[in-house]
Amino acid sequence: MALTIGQVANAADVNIQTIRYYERRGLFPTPRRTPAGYRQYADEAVARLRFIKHAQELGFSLQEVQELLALRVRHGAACDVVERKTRQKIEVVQQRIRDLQRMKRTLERLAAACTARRPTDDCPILEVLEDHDHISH
Amino acid sequence: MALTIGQVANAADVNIQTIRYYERRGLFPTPRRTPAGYRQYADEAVARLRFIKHAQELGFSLQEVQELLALRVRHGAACDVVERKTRQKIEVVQQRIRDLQRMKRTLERLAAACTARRPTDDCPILEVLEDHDHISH
DNA sequence: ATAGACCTTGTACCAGGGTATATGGTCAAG
DNA sequence: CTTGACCATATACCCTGGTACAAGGTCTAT
Repeated sequence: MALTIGQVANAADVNIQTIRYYERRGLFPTPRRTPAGYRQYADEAVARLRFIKHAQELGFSLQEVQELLALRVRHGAACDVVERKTRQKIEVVQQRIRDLQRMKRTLERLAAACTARRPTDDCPILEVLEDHDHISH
Repeated sequence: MALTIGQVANAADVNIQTIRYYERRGLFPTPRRTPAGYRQYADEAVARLRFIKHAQELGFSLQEVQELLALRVRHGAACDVVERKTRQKIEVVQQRIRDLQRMKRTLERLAAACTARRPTDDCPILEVLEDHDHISH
C-alpha cells in the first residue's frame, strides 16, 4: 500500500526531484519514512501531484496552489475562515475565466476577419485587439 | 507623434529594460532611431505592450505571445495559415476556460459544504477535486 | 557477496522573464 | 555652458520552478 518516491513520481509522471522540491516548498507533507529513511507515500500523493500540475497549467503559481491545497473543511472553528478564503479563490478563478473569454472573442474576431479576407492589407492583430487596452483588473 | 522609450514604458506601465528585452527577444520590432540613436516609437507600441502583458496574465508564454503577434492578416497568401493558428489558440483558450470552470465548481462545492457546516471532517480539497484526475489535455 | 536498481542528502545548474547597475552620450532649461 | 533628466550599451543579478550530479546507503536477485 505504501509507495516509494519513485513509484509516485512515475505514476504522476513527474521528476523525483520535483517531489522533493515540493516537500521543501511545503506543498507536500513530510511523509513517513522506513527505518532506512525511505519516504513512504499513500496513493493520495499521486492525486496531489496531478492536482498541482493541473492547477499550474491553469496559471496558478506554486504559492497559490499551496493555498488551494490548504482549503479543507474541518470542524467548526476555522470553518468561516476557510469559506472566506475559498470564495476569494472563486473570485480569482472567475476573473481569469472572464479574461480568457475576452481573449477568445478577440481571437474569434481575428479568425473571422481572416476568413472574410478583406484585402485590408495592413490589418495587424494589434488593431483587432485594441479593446484589450481597457480591461479591468 | 514619435515617443521615446521612456514615454512608451510609462504609458504602458512597464520597465524600460523590459521593452529593450522584448526587442532583443524579437517581440518588438527594432524601431527607427533619431540621429543620436534614441529609439522612436509610434503609439502602436503602447498597445503592443499592453497586449503582451495581458496575454501573459492569461498564461501565454512570451514565445506564444510572439506567435500571437505574428498572426497578421497580410496579403492573401499566408491568410489561411494565420487563420489555422488562430483557431488553434482558440482551442487552447477554450480548454483552459473549461478547466477553470471545473475548478470553480469544485471550489463552490467546497464553500457550500462549509456553509452547511457539514464538517466532512478530514476532507482535503483533493477528494473534492477528484474529477480533476481525468481531465483531457 | 556483489551487481543493479533504487533511495538518501547536498549542491549546482538551467530556462524563463525580467530588473539593476555601470559607464557614457544627448538635450532642454536656466 | 553646465546641470538634470533622459537615452544608449553591456553586463550582472534576481526570482520561480525545476533538473542534474555527486557521494553514498539499501534492497533484491543471483
